[in-house]
Amino acid sequence: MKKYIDILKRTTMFCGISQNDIDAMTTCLNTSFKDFKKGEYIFRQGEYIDHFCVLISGSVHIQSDDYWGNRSIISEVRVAEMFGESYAVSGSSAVMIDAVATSDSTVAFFNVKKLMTVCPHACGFHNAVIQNLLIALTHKNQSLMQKLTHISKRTTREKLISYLSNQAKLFGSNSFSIPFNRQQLADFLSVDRSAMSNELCKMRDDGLIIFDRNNFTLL
Amino acid sequence: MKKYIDILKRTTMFCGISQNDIDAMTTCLNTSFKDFKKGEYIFRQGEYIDHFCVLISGSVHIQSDDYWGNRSIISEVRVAEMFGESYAVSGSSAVMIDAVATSDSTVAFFNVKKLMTVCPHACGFHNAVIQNLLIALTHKNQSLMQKLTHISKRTTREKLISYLSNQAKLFGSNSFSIPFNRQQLADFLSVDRSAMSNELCKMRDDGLIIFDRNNFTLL
DNA sequence: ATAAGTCTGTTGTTTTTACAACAAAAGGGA
DNA sequence: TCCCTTTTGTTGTAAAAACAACAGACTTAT
Repeated sequence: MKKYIDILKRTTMFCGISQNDIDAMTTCLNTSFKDFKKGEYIFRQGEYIDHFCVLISGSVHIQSDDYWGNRSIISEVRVAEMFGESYAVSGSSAVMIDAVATSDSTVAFFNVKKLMTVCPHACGFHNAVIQNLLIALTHKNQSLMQKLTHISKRTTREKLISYLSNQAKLFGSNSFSIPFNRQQLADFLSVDRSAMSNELCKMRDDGLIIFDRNNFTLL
Repeated sequence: MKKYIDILKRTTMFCGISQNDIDAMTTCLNTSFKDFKKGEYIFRQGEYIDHFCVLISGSVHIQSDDYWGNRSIISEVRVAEMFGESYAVSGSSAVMIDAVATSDSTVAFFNVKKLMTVCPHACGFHNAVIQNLLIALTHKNQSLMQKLTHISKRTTREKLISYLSNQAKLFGSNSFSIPFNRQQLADFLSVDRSAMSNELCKMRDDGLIIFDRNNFTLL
């Protein structure tokens, strides 16, 4: 538990909460920690969950495979970020996406009902955490909308420009690395990998970008 | 004010709040109401807002026009639904979408700072509303993800099937009407209108659906 | 070090979409 | 009612993407 505190302190949901209160919270919310090997699922489409998750280490993809096996990567979860909360809070609806570890990972699980109901120990920080959760959710909403603006673009080149320039902005530099390989980037932008690879090279030939593996520079 | 109470009672954010408390809330949160003509903007990309909005009557589209004038309709707001809250809560970031009235509408504005800070009158319902807001946001998140699954589909036909079958599910019947005309549906699904219109007719010829204007039936 | 597996780039073909232009149908005032 | 505007359907062409197949580079494990 102790070794996870440093990560939890960095999360939006525990922003402004003292280390002691975070400690109290983890017992109050029945917090558990679990390790996942690369490729293992944290939860799957169709399941019902009543805990929300925070990524302690590793990396996780939120994705969805359709009937024909086409994969769509909805978002990439980074360390200290939360996931699964939408389904945990409204616990009555089945999860419609998969959460899969893309590298060996550790995940913290928090009981959302215990958070939302009045604490018998009258923990004063419940409300603070709920407010933080609210803020975290608005950020999530914004990044979902951001993603929508990327894949709403009509051509692969426009999608790439939209995504890459957004990454540059987030990274604060025109040189940055992305958390996807080519197949994953294609699944994220909802395009064909080889066509996208082809388009990336054309953009390089046109003098728009340079890249090497996951490292990109916008020119 | 009185005439709006019936709508406010139906919103997720005031779910379980008594009418008297809603009354108190509207004064406590500096609530204002404003009318918009069809085509008028409630807010625009680039603005900063510190109030979140609830649609009292009419209809509103959340949309984004890019540099080249391509319109993307992100979502359709219905009466009693909330919008703009993501930007109001994290008030420091500029709005990156437009909210436009698609018919004559009335909108309620709530001051989000007053909601989030401790009320000098110690309104007991602040926390209840914040919890409701949390739930509303998770629903919103889910519908954004739902929309992502639609437009992640590769072909226009798949996008239409994904959207229409979801509408049928929401409506609880294989006959339903949609809140978009053809151009709006195309902007929502990020495809070309004429190509989509063409595909709809092919689907009808293939015996998948029948339709008349906005009324659809899945076969 | 080597072999097996993965990732990336490349090419040609087929399918699909975007675009443009127009006709028909529906709706809204004067 | 008639005219004007908006909406929807239709068609042909050009552009783009999906798909399939493969070669070379890079990783990883033994």
